[in-house]
Amino acid sequence: MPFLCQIALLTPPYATLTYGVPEYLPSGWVPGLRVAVPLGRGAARVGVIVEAGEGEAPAGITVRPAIWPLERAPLLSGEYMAMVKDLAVRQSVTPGYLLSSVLPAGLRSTAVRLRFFTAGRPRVLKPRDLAKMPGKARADLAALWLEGKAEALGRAEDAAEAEFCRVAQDPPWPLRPGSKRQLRVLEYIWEKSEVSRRNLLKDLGPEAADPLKSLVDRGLVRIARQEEPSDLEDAERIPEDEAGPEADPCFDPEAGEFAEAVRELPALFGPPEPPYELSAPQKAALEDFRAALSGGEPGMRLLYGITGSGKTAVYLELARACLEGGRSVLLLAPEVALAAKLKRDATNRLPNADLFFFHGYQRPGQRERAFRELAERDPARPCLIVGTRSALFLPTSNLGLVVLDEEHDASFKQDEGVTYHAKELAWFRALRSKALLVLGSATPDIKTFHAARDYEIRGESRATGESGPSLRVTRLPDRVGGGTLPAVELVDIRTHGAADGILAPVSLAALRDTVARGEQAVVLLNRRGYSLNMYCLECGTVARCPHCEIALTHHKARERLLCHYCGYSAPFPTICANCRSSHFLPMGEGTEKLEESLSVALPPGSRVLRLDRDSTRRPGRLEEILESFALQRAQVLVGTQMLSKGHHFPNVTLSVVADADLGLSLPDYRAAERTFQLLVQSAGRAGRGEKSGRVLIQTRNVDHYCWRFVRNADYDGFFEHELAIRKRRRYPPFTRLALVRIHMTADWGGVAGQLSTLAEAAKRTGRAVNVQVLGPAPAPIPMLRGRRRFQCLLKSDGWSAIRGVYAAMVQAADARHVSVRLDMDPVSML
DNA sequence: AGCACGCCGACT
DNA sequence: GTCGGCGTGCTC
Repeated sequence: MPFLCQIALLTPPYATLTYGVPEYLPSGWVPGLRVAVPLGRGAARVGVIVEAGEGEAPAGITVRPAIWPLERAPLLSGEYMAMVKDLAVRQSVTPGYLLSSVLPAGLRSTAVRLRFFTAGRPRVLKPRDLAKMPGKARADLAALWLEGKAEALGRAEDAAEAEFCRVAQDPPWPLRPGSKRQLRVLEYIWEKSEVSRRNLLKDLGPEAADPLKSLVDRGLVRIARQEEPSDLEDAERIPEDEAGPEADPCFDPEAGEFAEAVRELPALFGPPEPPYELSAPQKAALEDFRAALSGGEPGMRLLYGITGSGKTAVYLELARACLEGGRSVLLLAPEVALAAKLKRDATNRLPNADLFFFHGYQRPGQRERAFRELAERDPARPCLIVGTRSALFLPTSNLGLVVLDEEHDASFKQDEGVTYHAKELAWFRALRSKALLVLGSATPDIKTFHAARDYEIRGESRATGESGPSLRVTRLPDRVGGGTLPAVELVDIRTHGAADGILAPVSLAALRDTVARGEQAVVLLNRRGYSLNMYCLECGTVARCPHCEIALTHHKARERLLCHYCGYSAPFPTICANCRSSHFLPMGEGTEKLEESLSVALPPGSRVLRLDRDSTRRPGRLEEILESFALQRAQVLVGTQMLSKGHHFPNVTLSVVADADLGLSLPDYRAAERTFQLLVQSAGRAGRGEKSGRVLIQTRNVDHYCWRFVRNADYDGFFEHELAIRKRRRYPPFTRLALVRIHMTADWGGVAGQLSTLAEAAKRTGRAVNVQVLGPAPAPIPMLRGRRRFQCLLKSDGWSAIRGVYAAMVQAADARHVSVRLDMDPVSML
């Protein structure tokens, strides 16, 4: 029998195909090796070996030999490949598709070269040329490769690809009204936050080169080299050239103040000065986890500690124990800003650890370097990896501990492309390397807590395995430093009209009082921008996104209307698409407007800062705003939910939630859970110092059960109540729930027919395998980026039945016009 | 993704 | 008559 390899292609068609080992190279290839393979008549593709050994070719297929390996030793370990295969089956995707969305771009690029060190100057060859060479010449090159006189080169980078553009100051930008092209370039970069010059030129065309150049000359755009650390890499460092007021005229008019702020930073963001002492509950938790760590069996723990109870200190001391035991640690936060904070804490407490920082917003070169370094690293040298969910796919060997901080956070779910939940993946990895998984939260996910409580109730007799992991809860009941929980009050805004502004008189009065007392307040409003809808005064039409049919939000500083879903933007003032009138009535308030109106409503001399995606787009801006507020240079901080997480401001005594109902009205069975979590987190912002705090919740839904529990920060009570509802309505954790997302090209004629075909297929298979099928129905966002969106809800006792129904739908779909995707346990139903 | 095959409009 | 438009389908 011949020696054959199953190779997963990392580019379309993402299939796993059978290849032989070329006769000029020794066989015995192993899984995890990247190779260049021929496909059709075209250029060579890159694939990863998933299976290798003696075998027969699939019937009717003439097996072609692969062309060349791209590494001397497999990049990915057997353990890693086992994880990929397993996960691919669970997510109903091919291993190639999974890998393509998980590997850094450079490792899946088709543009690879092989360099051979011959007698003269080195020869650089494309895989395709190698494949076409006469056998003799190839055999000679193979000999060179085997002697180590050859190497595979990644995609050659040119200057444009290694240069990254960022906007250097917030809008409005000082451009002449005629500078259309410059504005276009600025808007483009602003929307993307950071983009390589190559991609910019690709998307905007070569004619964007000149405007870009003048923007750079005028200092509005800054270009950094790929290898320079990005600001998130090194979040605490503030470049000197940004300290001057001219770099940022709208931020701080007084020169010199900034330098002072920089000097004060360590005290604000550093850890408590060592020697620090853990509290008794912290010590107890640590001891319990340490025992589990050295038990040599995979395990899972839930660290359930109220805000401010010192969970991070426990993670870091546990990480220390794990590293000292010779095993690596993965420390994950739901989003980059929190991960950066975790990284700072880790650097301070564990200064000697080999630390890797990894997240999805890094430049491709940096991601690739970290990936490669970890893949080639000696397993005997443990390291500490801090990052976001994508770090779970790093090829770390010898993992001893995985920590998910704020485990309830929705950002741990990836819901585009390959959908996965970091928690499940983390457990997967822990299981395979017999590691300990620690989940931490002040408001655990209902599902997590249910699993944990289930375990407590049934006792420890049950073994881990098929029926799911066992999970034990450890509680941290007290706030470190003894701050008291704030008083929570509801503000009824049912009688409050749209014209009155977003804050009720009670809330405004409370804000004024707080500021007058010299204390600080935060205001949470989960809508960014200035005005949410622009109504045409002539015909009443709302300005909408042409690709999504979503109402456009007015962003005043940018003088634009923006689609918050796809990023489409249009200049404002504009003319009505319906009646050509140019008079619009703004309706609804976002953070930008609230910031503006508060600056007027508060006592003179008070300052308001804003924290949302728009105000933090520039590098280092998030830190600047937080520092400025921590230094009490502003009295009120207005922001979206970004602001509810993890920050510590001792002087904040008032927290106002401007529209608490917003989350409750979402078409999602988890709406109440989300709202509860968000509000408890926000309440945690007030009264963390010595002064007592107050929380005002503005709502039109005064009787909602959620508030009763928020008021007393009663997680356990909320949990029982919510669980009863879930049980009655048959929602998770009492059933498995999946969402099939169906997207079709908007102008296609077969939409209706296709929908009934899909519905028929789903219902027929659903009946056979006992899966309840709801829909398909239009998605809550029925149109996005020019595609019609429908969805189908599947409920069942088991995932495999759900996969079966999904497979039937994929079969029935007309692949040319329709994409069908499976999202198991969706976090966002939009 | 590439790349070829295939079947209809404006050119030598 | 041919060149070439890009719709459709396949790649071990």
